[in-house]
Amino acid sequence: MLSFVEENYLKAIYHLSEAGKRPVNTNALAEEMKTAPASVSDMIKRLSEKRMVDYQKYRGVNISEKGKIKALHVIRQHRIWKVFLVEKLNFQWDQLDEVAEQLEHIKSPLLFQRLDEFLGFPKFDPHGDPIPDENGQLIEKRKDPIAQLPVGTASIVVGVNGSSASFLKYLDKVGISIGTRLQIVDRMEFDGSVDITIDGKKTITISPTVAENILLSEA
Amino acid sequence: MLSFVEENYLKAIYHLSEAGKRPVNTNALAEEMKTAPASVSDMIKRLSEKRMVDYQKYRGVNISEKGKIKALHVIRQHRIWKVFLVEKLNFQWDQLDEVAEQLEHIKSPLLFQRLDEFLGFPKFDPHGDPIPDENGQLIEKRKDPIAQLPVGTASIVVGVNGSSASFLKYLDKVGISIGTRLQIVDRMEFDGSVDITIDGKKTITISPTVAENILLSEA
DNA sequence: ATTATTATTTCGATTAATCTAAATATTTTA
DNA sequence: TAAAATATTTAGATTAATCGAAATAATAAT
Repeated sequence: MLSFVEENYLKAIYHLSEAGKRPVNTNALAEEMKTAPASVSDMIKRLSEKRMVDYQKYRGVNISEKGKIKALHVIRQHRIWKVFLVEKLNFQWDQLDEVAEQLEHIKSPLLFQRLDEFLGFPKFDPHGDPIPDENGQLIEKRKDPIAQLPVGTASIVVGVNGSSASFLKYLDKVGISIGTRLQIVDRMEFDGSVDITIDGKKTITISPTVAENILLSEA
Repeated sequence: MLSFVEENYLKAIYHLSEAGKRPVNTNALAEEMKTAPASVSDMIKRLSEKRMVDYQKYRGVNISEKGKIKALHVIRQHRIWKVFLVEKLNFQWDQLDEVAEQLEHIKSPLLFQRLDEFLGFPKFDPHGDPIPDENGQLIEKRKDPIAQLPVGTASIVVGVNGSSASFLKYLDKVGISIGTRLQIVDRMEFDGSVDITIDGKKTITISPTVAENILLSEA
């Protein structure tokens, strides 16, 4: 059984290694964990003894298969709680992580099974990130431009194509950013302009070009 | 800020002292906490330095006002979670405590505010125990016999009058125990017999005597 | 290819929580 | 009330997690 702290290290290693693609170095991990490099060395040694990571002195650390499964477990629980906090308790985006980081470490398979069911087996969290299944399988987040989604779709902005300053400025002006919840309410046949409702509040019309460049997750 | 362990000690001291009425001795606390008496001595010293308890060597420990408020806070959170687990996630009675004992230590006033609201500001937990308010005020649980409650009442069994073996055997047979949820569906005028539904499943008729001796909480 | 810089690890200490065994205090009992 | 029994505390160790400072390895620069 891993401690809270060990679980947090694994999560950080998983993220910093981009799901295990590259080794993680001590200083980066120390910064992520807001701790001293000396502490990281100690902890890595411990995680290595538990076969959660592969480690060679001075060579950085790689997450093991076992460690990856554990990390994805914690990530699953983190994201399920986020769905709960937003959908049931009306939390704002910026209040989420502090609480979810505590809740993610609760040990009870039954709780997560039931919570998952209560929430209708969500596949994505409120930020559009995919929720790994019980076996640690991660469905890659599909990103679809608004232009290709049907009227009625309600989803989360997970990215944009391109990054011209003027486009980002426009998005900022109308109040769209990563994580914003949009609903597609209408599409004009003659030119492909789209009416969207932003965060359930105001409705605006966007041009076909804009609709091509805002990506929603299939939530 | 208190640690999980300190919070658990305070809760145990609160309970064993019957809400602060009598001092708690080291061995009792050690048994409750499933730990060695020596560990209890150490911890009490620490809690005493933090002014959470009043302590004189060999004289047992008394919870302080400050400690009582903290303990009631944890108890509040424990009971709110229990309501959630039963009402929203359909937990059974025996699965409750293990999970609630983890959840009760989450630090987030906002979470509990919202959760309380989400659950409709419950005043009692699924066992019929009262939920202290944010200030640690505890409404004493009122125990009313079925015979004195109106038809339509749905509540929790919190106790019984007397304890004759045959009565308890009868209760066991029909499936009633502390914590059972009952609904009063009808009352015969001519003799005061009562029809009750047990745990929302089966409906039985009980005699006026039985109705006089099963106590429900006013939930 | 040395030297300088940066990254990492080791060493020795600290704090919280725990334990066993030994010492000490309190209570009970004869 | 003195001895026996019980309860409690102290002393000394242990484990997890942490740190600063010193030592060592790896990398970059001249």
